[in-house]
Amino acid sequence: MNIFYNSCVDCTLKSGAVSLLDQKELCILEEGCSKILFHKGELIFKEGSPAKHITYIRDGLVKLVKKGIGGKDFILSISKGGSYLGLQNLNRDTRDNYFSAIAVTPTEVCFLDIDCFAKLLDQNGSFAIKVISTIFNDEMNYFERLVNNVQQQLPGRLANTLLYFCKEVYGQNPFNLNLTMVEVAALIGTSRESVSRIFKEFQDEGIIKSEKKQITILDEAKLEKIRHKG
Amino acid sequence: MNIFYNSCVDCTLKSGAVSLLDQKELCILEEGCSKILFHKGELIFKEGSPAKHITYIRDGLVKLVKKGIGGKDFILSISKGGSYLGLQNLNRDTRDNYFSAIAVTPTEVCFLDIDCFAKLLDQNGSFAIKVISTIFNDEMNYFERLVNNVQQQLPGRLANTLLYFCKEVYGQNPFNLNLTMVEVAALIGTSRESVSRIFKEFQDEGIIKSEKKQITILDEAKLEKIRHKG
DNA sequence: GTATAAACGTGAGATATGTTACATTTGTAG
DNA sequence: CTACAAATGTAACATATCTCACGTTTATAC
Repeated sequence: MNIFYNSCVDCTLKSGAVSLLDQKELCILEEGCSKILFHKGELIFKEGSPAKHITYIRDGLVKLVKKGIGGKDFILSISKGGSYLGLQNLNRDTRDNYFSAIAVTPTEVCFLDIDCFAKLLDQNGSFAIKVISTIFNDEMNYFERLVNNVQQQLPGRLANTLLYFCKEVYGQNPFNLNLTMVEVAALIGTSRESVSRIFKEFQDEGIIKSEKKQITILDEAKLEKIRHKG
Repeated sequence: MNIFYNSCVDCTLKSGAVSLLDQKELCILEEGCSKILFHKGELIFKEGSPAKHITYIRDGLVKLVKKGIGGKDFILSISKGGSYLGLQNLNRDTRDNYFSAIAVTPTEVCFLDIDCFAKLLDQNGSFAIKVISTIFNDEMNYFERLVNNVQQQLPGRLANTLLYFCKEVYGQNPFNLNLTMVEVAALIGTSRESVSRIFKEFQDEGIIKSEKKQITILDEAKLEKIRHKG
């Protein structure tokens, strides 16, 4: 884990919201900002621990994990560069992390002091609106997943997930899933064995090709069809 | 459906966020505010239609419904007085309602013009922070539901739902569910028949009593136990 | 009150998924 | 390279839930 002391003013990877801030406001942000590098598998923050920061993912993939019944993990989402984590903690009543964040690939994040961040929201309404917008982009994903996980069967959920990773996360066709079968299972709420079975089905039917962790979607139309009820 | 022209300044049912506004700001709000009464079953706004308002529930119960695959309804949540609906639409990219809102009981709402609302967020950062807080209270409910719906079996999900209504929604023990079996099914993602069966089981085991729509939780401990994996 | 539709209860059979168990492959540290 | 741990593939069986089917009850409209 490497720590850099950096300057928000000169930062070249500003989020859409932060780019609305002026020089003086960036200095406020900078006061409570530290940039840190995490290796694959490292814990960025842990569910239940007190939250003092908003976490901005500069680059990399992060899984957000919440413990369910019997301590069984559920992956709320896979977040990529440009996302804010822990905005929930702006709510003064709940200052504990609601989920854990774990690096799935090497990941660079900024920890932004929560009080500095709140100060900026208070001062700059346009900034606040932009932040609210990004919150809702995420929220809609949760809605989708809620509905899909409940209404779809496993093949549909897996098809969904594969298309999501291909289109939204990586934006390229042969792509590296970066997740183990156990993680995929925790993502769509099933068992490792079932994921394995359906993966095999998809391969047998020539819908996908999968060697090592490299996945190629061969028949996107068919995958879309399964997703819409197959 | 009755329309009243009212004054936000004199309103006696202000939300926590709105009570942070001063006289002048309330006048801005009032400009784009109309109070409307809906009967049970009436549609407040419809999924997919253009959104021009933030909806504030003054009083009553509202179900938020989203169409899933095959047009099958899923109830995202049951919202009660004091909630804002459609804050998603503050995001300028998505100005269509993401779900339908339907009155479950007689309901009184205020429609707040979205541009007026945005103007207030822009002007008053404390207001913005308060609004963000309420957003996340909701969001955490969605997280819970996402995890529970995926990891729990039907008895657990139903137990959850009953306890939620008893504690969070009505805050009293013999309570009126106000939902049909079909609606409960859409809420926990199953079929009407399955809900019916589990209801019966709960009654046979003396956990709940149910006459007409009136429900009494007789053995809360047992219900809690089922919820935590029964 | 009567008619009609909506909501509900319940059984039998079909099926998707969970569970258990074990063999095999892959990754990793030394 | 070796040894050990982690991840994976796969089969057989158990089970929760869905689906279909039909009869009954309850609400609603006229």
